[in-house]
Amino acid sequence: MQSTPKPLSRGALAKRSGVNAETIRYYENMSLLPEPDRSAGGHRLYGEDDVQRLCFIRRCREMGFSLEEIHGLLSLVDSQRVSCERVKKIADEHLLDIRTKIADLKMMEKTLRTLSADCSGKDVPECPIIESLQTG
Amino acid sequence: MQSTPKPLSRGALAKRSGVNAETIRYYENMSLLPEPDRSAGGHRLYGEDDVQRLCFIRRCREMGFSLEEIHGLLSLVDSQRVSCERVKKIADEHLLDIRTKIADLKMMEKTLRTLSADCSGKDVPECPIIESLQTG
DNA sequence: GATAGAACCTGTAGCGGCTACAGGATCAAG
DNA sequence: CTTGATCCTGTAGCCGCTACAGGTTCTATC
Repeated sequence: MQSTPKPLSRGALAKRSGVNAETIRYYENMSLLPEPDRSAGGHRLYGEDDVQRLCFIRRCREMGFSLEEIHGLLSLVDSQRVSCERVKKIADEHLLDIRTKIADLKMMEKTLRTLSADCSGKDVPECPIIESLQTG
Repeated sequence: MQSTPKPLSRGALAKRSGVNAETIRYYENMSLLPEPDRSAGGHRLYGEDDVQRLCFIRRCREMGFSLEEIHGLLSLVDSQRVSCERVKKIADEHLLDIRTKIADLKMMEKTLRTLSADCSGKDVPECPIIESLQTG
């Protein structure tokens, strides 16, 4: 019961999934995508399941998951043993990462905002931003 | 009127500035640091001004400035024409970058938090996180 | 002054996550 | 059948380091 409606080229898959065509090849090398069938001339032929898989990857990337984390998630999916437990673990660890990054950036923002507020922005040779960064 | 108190080795400069010794060499290649004097045997010899410069770079990095941005700031410092105007411009542009990144991360955080809340985390084969990422 | 071992020297390769090129083959439309 | 778009492969580049190899120099101890 193979579903072979009309195979997609790499470019077509790129459009359907919203993932750059070069990136698709890269993901294949990184073992995130299975090796696809090929045409007689060697061109890659994809199906609907590839569209879904790439969309999954893209959305994970949009959430900031690393390729390694995505690899872990896909392994669970592929194994047919998707356990909420493990998925939630990966997701929650990543959530902590994100929150740490937000906290770091907020620190930077605050420091820089303060520095910038002290700076007149006029064409004068004494700049409190530079001085503050040089001292201490 | 050269000030030559006691030159620092690269390792000593690393400790003083809080910048990794290999990174110091890298910064030199990237033209953020001037080429230092050398000992008879070819070892780099640094002074106090190098400590200050490296601390400046480190603090800029801690604020998330790119090496290119730091290059721009250092050029202003080196030119003896530190204009508040230009410094503030670089700083404020970077501030916008940071705020954009924070906004992006907050979006991710919210989405992932919602997903994770929907997930029981139990050892069951149906996971709303996976399903949500696969659909749409 | 000899010697050990730490620190240094150079150039280069690797990380992640792509992106872009060169130089060629194949495909789809007209 | 021809054109030109797309595809193929492998490789190099981006950023900001970090780490290694294989060698030299410095410094501390005896």
